[in-house]
Amino acid sequence: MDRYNFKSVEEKWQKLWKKEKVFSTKLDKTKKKFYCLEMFPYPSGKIHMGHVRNYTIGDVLARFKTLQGYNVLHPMGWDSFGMPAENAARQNNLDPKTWTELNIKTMRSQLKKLGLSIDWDKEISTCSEDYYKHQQKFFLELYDKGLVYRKENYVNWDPIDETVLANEQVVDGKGWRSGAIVERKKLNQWFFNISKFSEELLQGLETLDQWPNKVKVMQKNWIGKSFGCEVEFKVESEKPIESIKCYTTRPDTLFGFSFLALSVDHPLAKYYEDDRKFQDFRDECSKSGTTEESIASAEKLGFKTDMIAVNPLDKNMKVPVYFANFVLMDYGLGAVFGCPAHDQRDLDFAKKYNLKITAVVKPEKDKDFEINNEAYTGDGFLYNSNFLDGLKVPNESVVKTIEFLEKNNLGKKKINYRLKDWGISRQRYWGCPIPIAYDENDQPIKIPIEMLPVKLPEIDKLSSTGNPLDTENEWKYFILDGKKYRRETDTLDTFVDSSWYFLRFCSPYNTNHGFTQEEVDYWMPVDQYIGGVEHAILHLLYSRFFMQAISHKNETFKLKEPFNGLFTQGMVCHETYKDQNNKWLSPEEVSSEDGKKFFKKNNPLEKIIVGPTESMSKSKKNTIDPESIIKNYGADSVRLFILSDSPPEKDVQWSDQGMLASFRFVQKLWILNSKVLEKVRNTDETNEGENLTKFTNQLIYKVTQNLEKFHYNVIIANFYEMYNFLIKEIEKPIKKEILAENYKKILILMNPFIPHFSAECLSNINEEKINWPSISKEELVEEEINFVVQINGKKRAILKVNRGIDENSILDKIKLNIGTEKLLHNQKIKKTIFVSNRLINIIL
RNA sequence: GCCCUCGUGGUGAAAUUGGUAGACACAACGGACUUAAAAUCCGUGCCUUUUUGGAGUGCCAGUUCGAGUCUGGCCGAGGGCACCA
Repeated sequence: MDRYNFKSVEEKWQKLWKKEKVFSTKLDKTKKKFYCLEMFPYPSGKIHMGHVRNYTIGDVLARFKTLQGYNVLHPMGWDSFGMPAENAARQNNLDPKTWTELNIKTMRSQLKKLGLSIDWDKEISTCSEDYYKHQQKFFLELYDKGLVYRKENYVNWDPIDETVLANEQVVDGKGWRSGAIVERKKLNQWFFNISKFSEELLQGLETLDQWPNKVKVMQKNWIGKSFGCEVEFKVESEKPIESIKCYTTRPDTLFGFSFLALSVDHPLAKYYEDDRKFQDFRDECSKSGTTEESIASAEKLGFKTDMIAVNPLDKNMKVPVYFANFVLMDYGLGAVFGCPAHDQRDLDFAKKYNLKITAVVKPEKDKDFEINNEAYTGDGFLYNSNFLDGLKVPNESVVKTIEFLEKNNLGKKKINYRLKDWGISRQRYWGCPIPIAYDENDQPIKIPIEMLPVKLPEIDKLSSTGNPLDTENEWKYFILDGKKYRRETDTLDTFVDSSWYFLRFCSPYNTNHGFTQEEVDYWMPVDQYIGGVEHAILHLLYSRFFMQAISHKNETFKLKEPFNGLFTQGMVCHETYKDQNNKWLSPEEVSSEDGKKFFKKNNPLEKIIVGPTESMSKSKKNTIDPESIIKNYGADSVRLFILSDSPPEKDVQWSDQGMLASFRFVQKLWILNSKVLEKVRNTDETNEGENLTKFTNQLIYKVTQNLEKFHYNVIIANFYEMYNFLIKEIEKPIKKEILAENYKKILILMNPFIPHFSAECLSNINEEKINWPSISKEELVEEEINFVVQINGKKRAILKVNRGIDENSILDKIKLNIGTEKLLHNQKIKKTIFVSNRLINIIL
C-alpha cells in the first residue's frame, strides 16, 4: 500500500484551485451571502503560528459555508503601513516600500501553501495608492461633516530622536530606542470626533449578540458612561473669577465639601501663570505624567490659590481652591469638588493638607459612624446634610439632590463619557499622508479632490531624527492659484487604515470610490470576524466609529455595525528555554531524550533551564516556523493539529508529539481510504450497512452542530471516533452502495479541515460537485437505547431497551433481571423518577 | 482598588445545558509482531481482598429524586481598566 504523498497532492490541488479560480466570488443576489473575514496581517516578514491558527479557523468556516451553498466572500489583504518598516529601513538601508513588498511576497506564498480558500483576486494593501487615496477622501468627507478637528494635545516626546512616541514605546519613562527621558510636549494634532458617538457606540453593543461578552464589557468600560451633575460654585477671589463649574456623580455628598481642585490645564490657570511657584508646580505635574506606575503611586499634590469656593447648598460653607495633580483636564470639566469622607483620592489629599473631613453617608441609619483611613463609598443614608438628611444612598439621594440643584439654578443633570477623541496624527513617514495644507497664516485648507492622492515622496535615506516628511521641502511646499502652501507633514495613525478595509474588500476594483454601495449593501456586514482579543477595544471600536461617521448625514449608507459576529481566538504557546548564561534558546537549539531534561544540541553537557509556557514570540525565541512544519508534515496535518488540542478561543500549546499524531492520522485516513475503495470494488452480495448509515448520520449531526459553535477541537475528536469505528466496520459485510454513499459524506465533512486530502479522495470516487450533507432529526433516532437505572440517585445498572419504553415496563424489566433485581434488596419503593428514554431513579 | 473569565486524571481536553463524569488525543506502563530498533496493533490506569463495592470535577455549605452544570461564601489562576470625580 502506498503512503499518502501530501506534497504532490497539496501542490496539485492548490494549482487547480488557482487555475480554475475556485474561490473567486461575485455579487449574486440569487444566493445568500456569507462574509467571512479574518483580521488582515501586518507584513512583518514571515507568517507565524498565530496566523496559521487565525486563518485556519476562518478557512474552516468559509469552506463549510461554501459547502452549505452560501456565496462566500473570503478575502485577504495587508495592513502594510506602520513603524516596523521605517525601523527596518533605517537598519538595512532599504526603503520601507521595498521592504514591505518583499515581506508581502513571502507571506503571500506561505499563506497559499496552507491551502486557504481565499479569493486572491480581491487582495488589497493599505500602503498602495489605490487604497490610501480613498482614505484621504474619507478624511475630507469627515472633515466636511465636522468630525475632524485640530487641537493642541500632549504627546510623548523623545528629545534625542526628536520624535513622538506611542505609549507602548515608552518604557519606564524612557524612549525605547534612544533611552532618553520622555517629555510631555504640546503639539497641534488632528482628531476624529469619536466621542460624539459615545452613546451610539454604547447602544450598538446591545445589538451585537454574536460578540463575546468579554469584548463588549471591555468596550463598555472604555466608553465609561456615568450619570451625574454639573454644579456651579461661587468663588471669592481678588482675580476676576466669579464661579467654577464641577462635574460630579455624587452631588448628594455636597455637605461633605472640603475643597475644590482644578487641573493645571484648567482655563483659570491663566491667572496664575506668572506665579513662579505655580510654574514649578505645573512642571512637577507634567514630569510625573508619562508612566503608568508613576501615575498609580504618585502622591496627591496641590497648589493652594487665593480663591475661596462657596457651597451652593450652604452659603456659610467656604472652602479653599487648589490646583491638584490628580485632576484631569480631558474628563468632565477639569475641576472637582472634594469630599474626603467618601472618595479615597480626596481623603488622601485632605489628610496631606489638613483639610476638614466630614462624613455625610453612614451605612446604618441608627448607628454612629467614623471615617479613618478609608473613604466610605458604599450604600447607606445621608446625615450631617441639613435638609437632605435621611435620604437613601445612592439612588434616592442623588436624584433628589439633582432635582433641588436644577430647581434652584445651581446645577444641571449631566451624562459624561470617559471615551476621548481619537488622535490620528503621527509624526512618521510610512503612513497615509493627511490631505491638508496650510496657508501663510497657518490656516488649514483641504487638498482639492482632483489633487488626490497626496502621494508619499520617495526618500533615499530616512534620517534618524525627526519627522522625515518635515525635511522634504520639494514635497512639502506647493503653489496653488498663485499662493504658496505648506503640506501637513504628519501621517495618519495606521488604525485608520484598518477601520474600513472590510468595505474595500467588497469592491476592490472601484477606482473612483472606496467602495460601491450596491456591493456593500450585498456583502456587509461581515458575518463572522475572527482575530486576536488584543484588538478588543481600539481596532474594533474605531471600525465601529467609522460606520457611524460614514453613515452620519448620509442617505444611502445606513450600516451602523460592521461586524455581526466576532470570534476571538487564543494564542499559540510553547515552552521557553534558557541556557546557563540566561540567554533565550529556540526549540531547535535544544534536545531531550525523555522530555524532562533538556540539553543544548551543540553541547550535550550543558543543561537547559525550561521556563514557563508562553505565547510564541521572537524575543523569547519560543517560536515554531510554520513553513518548515508545512514542508515536513503538509498543510492538512498542520491545520488538523492547530485545531485539535484546544478549543479555538483558548490558548493552545504547541506540541511536537501532537503535530506528529495529526500527521499520522492523515496517513491512517489514507489507509482507510484505500480499504474503502477496495471494499467498494469487490462484489460481495449483502444488504448490510445500517450501522454505518446510523453512525454517519450521527457524525453529520455532531459535526454540523459543532461547526456552528466553533467547537472545532471536538470535531477532530469526532473524526478520530469515525476512524476507530470505520476501520473495524469495514471488516464486516457492507453493501457497497451504502458504503460508497456514506463514505462520500464523511469525506465532505472532513473537507473544511483537510481540504487537499478530502478533494483528492473525492476525486478518486469521481465526486466533483459536492454539497454539505444534511439529515433530518428522525434519522438520528436509535431503536435500541442504553437506559440508566439509579437507586437513590446513584447509577446502579444500564439496561439495553427499546426506545419509547414506559415506566412500568422498565420496572418489570428490573424485577425480572437477576442482578438488577438484587439492587432493590427486597425493599419497598418509595418513589420513582422516570425520565423518558434516559433513566429511572428509584428511591427506596 | 474596580470589572470580567476560568478551576475536571500525569497533560490538552469532552460531557446532548440539571440526568451514564473523563469521549478523543498526548505522555506513561504492560503485551503482540521483529534478530533488534522504528513503525503498527492490543491492553492497563483512584481506593478496597474478588465483585453488580466505595470515593471522586479547587474548598465549604445550600437547592434537588439527582449537581462538573444552579445559588451563597471562601481559596487559587488568568485577562482588562486604573487618579474618570
